[in-house]
This record gives sequence, C-alpha cells and structure tokens, in this order.
Amino acid sequence: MNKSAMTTAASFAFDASRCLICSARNLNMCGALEQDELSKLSKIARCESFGSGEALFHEGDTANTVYNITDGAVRLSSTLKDGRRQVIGFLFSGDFIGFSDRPNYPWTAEAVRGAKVCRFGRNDIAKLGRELPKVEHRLLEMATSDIASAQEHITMLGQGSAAEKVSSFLLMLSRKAAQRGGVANPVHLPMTREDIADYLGLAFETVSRCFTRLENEGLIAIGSIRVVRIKDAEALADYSENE
Amino acid sequence: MNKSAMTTAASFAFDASRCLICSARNLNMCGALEQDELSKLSKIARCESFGSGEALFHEGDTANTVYNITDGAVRLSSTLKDGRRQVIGFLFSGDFIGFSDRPNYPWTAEAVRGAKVCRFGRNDIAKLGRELPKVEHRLLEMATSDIASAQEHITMLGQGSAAEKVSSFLLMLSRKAAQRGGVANPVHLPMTREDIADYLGLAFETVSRCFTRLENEGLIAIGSIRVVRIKDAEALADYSENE
DNA sequence: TGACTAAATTGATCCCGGTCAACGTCAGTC
DNA sequence: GACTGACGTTGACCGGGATCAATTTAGTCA
Repeated sequence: MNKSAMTTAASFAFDASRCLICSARNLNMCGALEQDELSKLSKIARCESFGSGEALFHEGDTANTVYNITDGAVRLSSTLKDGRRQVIGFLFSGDFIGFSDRPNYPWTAEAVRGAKVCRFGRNDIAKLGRELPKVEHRLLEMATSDIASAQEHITMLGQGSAAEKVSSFLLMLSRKAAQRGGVANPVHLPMTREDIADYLGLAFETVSRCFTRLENEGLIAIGSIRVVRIKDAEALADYSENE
Repeated sequence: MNKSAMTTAASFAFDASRCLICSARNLNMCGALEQDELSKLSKIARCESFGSGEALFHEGDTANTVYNITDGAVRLSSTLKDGRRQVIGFLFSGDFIGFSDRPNYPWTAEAVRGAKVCRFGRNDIAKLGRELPKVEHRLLEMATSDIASAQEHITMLGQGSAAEKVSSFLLMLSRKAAQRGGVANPVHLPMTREDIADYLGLAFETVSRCFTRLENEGLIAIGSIRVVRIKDAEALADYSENE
C-alpha cells in the first residue's frame, strides 16, 4: 500500500535501566510499577522502531503481541470489503495497543511518520498480570480511558457537521499533546488529510475545505501543511459544541 | 423529558442465594466468582427496578455507582448543548454500566422499556477489586469487550450508508440476543425509531424509510413495530459489508 | 369503546458533503 | 535544475439523507 515504507523494523531487548529513563513510562502500563517489578517487565519487553507507513501488524494477523508506544504516532484502522477504510484512532507516546479479546487483530496498526514501541508477548503480559495485580489494575485504567475516547469519537461521528468534526479533531490533538507533555498550541499533524478524513468519516476534499474555511474565519492559522496554530480556541470549541 | 416515566425505582438488598439463581450471572462481573466470594459481592449489592423511560442517572451526576443489568434494556446517551442526542449504546442483561474515569457520569442511562439492575458503590467495587484480583480481571475482560463494540460502532458511523447502518443494527441486536441466550431471529426492538436514529447518526424518518425499503426488498418482515423477522441474513450482511 | 397522545410512515423539497476533475505544491531522485 | 509522484487545494456538479409537513398507526387512560 504505502511505498515509502522501506525501513525494516529494528528490534532489540533491553534492561530495566532503559525503562527508568523512558519518557513515556508514567503514561503507560509501566507507570504502576516499582523498580524491581519493572525489571520483570523489561525481561519480556522488546524495543522496536518503525519507519513511515510501516505496519506493526495487519488486520487478521494472529494477535499474540501487544505494544506500548514510546515515541511517534501510530494509526489504527479497519478496512471494509470494498476498500473503504475507517481510522479507529491515532495513538501516541504513552498509549497502549492490544485491547482485543479476539484471536486475530481486528485492525491494522501502522506508524504514521515513524514510531518507537515496546513490544510484549500477549501471554507474557497475561502471566505478569496474574503475578502483579497492579498491572491488571493499570490496564483496566487504560482500557477505561480508551472507552472514553471511543465514545467521544462516536458522538463526533454521529452528530457532528464537517466543520465540527475538524474543529474537535484539532482540539483533541492539542489536548493529547499537552497530556503527554508536549506543546498544545501550534498543533502538529503527523497524518495526511486523507488519514484525518478516514478518522472523521469525511472525504479528504471536505477536510481540506474545512481547514481553509477555519483559516478564513480567523480561528486557525495554517503555518505549514502539518502545523496548525489555534488562534481562537473558544470559537473552535463552539464549533465542536459537545456538552 | 419522558412523561411516561412514572414508576419509582424499587430498591432492596439481597443475599447470595439470589445471585446463584441470577440468569445474568455468567454474563457479567459475578461470573468469575465462587460461592463464598459471591456472598462478599452480594453484601454490597442492591437490586433495583426501573420503569419505562426512567433514568438510572443523568449526565453530569456524581459517578459513585456502577451497575450490572440483570433484565431489560438500558440506553446510554450524551446530549450536546443544542439538544442533539447521541445514543452511545443499548445495554442488555449481562452488560455493565460504569466504565468511566471521570468524577461525573459522561452519559445519561435510562431504562428503555423497563430494566432490572444490580447496583454497587464505586468505592465498594474498587475495594473488592483489590481483595479479589479475579474481579478486576473480569472487569478488564468486560471493558475490552466494550472497546470492541465501540470500535464497530465507530466504523458503522464513519463508513456506512443509511441502509448499511440499519442492516448492521438489526444483525447486532440479533447477535446480542443470541449471546445472552435469547432468540436470535425474530429480532425484538425495545427502543423507538428515534432511539435507533440517534444511535446510528440518522434522522428517524430515514430509519423508518430504511425499514420499509428492507422489507420491500424481501430482506426482513416487519411483524409489528417492535418485532422484525430476518428473512435473508446473507443479503442483510452484504449491506453491512464490514470485513 | 372512544379520546387523546406519542410514535411511525410517507411525501416534497432542500442542502451538505461526496464525487469527479483540474491544478498547485512539495520532497525526493536522477 | 528538471522530472516524478504523492499530497493538497479548489471548483463544478450531483445525490443521499435532513428537514418540514401531512397522515396513519399504536398505545394509554378515562
């Protein structure tokens, strides 16, 4: 599909000291653990790096691996029989991939413009969960947070106009960037307009038109294609008027 | 809002013997527990009954309670500032209400045409989870299942045409009924056309037209307003052609 | 049973956003 | 610097589904 996915995933094991300096540690599963517990986790972890467009796995693959994202962005998507694609979500540093009860992945995961992840065997994590209830507790917290995101996504898809969807999307990216300690305002968009469209249930032309319109109305300034500055967050929030 | 919500919720405590004969037991949180553990759970449970349209709680209420549904159907919905409503989901016997990390409920929960639930204090469940890791494990399983449902909902909202949405909806209700041990084929619809519309992101007139169209095409037979018989499941599945 | 109201159906019209097409822009490569 | 192909923007047109409106059906209660 994506011809620019030329890089091969690099993979290597690492020790607990690496975890201690991991910038995503407090955001993801590992944040719940003490140093000695962390060494248990690090023993079953593998660090991997993916190039732009490269797939971590494909829809339908046997689901025997889960991931913590430590850097970059990952796109989760499902494809229908006729080729239409729904982007389920964009995941960033601190996010977890793998909440599924099925034997095969129900989605494809691809690095948007490069990503680094910690990879775990599903069975290893299940075993660790039985040994350390903290791990399962933390996973439940993260699953709960995923449910909240999915429900916001549902409301946006079901009730939003095109402009509302794009506004909500920009505010969401801004909020997420802040949550992981990044800059909230010049919003960085690693994904293409088509990715955004497939996330929002729109045509990519419509996304493009909405960006232009929001800029003309003075709500945003499009610095470059991948950088948008929010000029009037209030008005933008009014567009995406979820209670 | 709903003037027919005249019944007042009945509430009473009960002992573990009641749990043993609960038809929803193996579907929900309690299924993971042995008899002695079940008695712990039953001590913190309250059984409640809600009439048609009656609210378990409203969006914004302090979220200090969670629920297991034991009978009937519950509608979860969020309302936007301007009054538009998104139905997040329909929950049935065996389903859990309360996966949220926020201090206040992000949705309103209402009995569709009457429902029975087991009610638990959020703190009590958290405490029980620390004592019995099985409980947290089971909650994680249920949360994972909720994520899968939400993601299917997202794909349907983002990529489906009106007819596809309605077809998927009927098949989903049928599947869910079978999962909880009910009849799969004459599908029972406790909710109104407007409820369905707000779930699917459509106008209720469009939902009505789709029903008529599916009937004219011979895919379904509308017995009464609330009972639809699936005549051609294959063709119906082709409409909702998710891979 | 009839009166009343909510829910559902059906028709007519309109508009938002999809589709198709042309063009512009940028990054990488030779 | 010219070529190339992916990505993005803009315009023209069209159709699916929203909206408004009228009518029918179902459900509830006196």
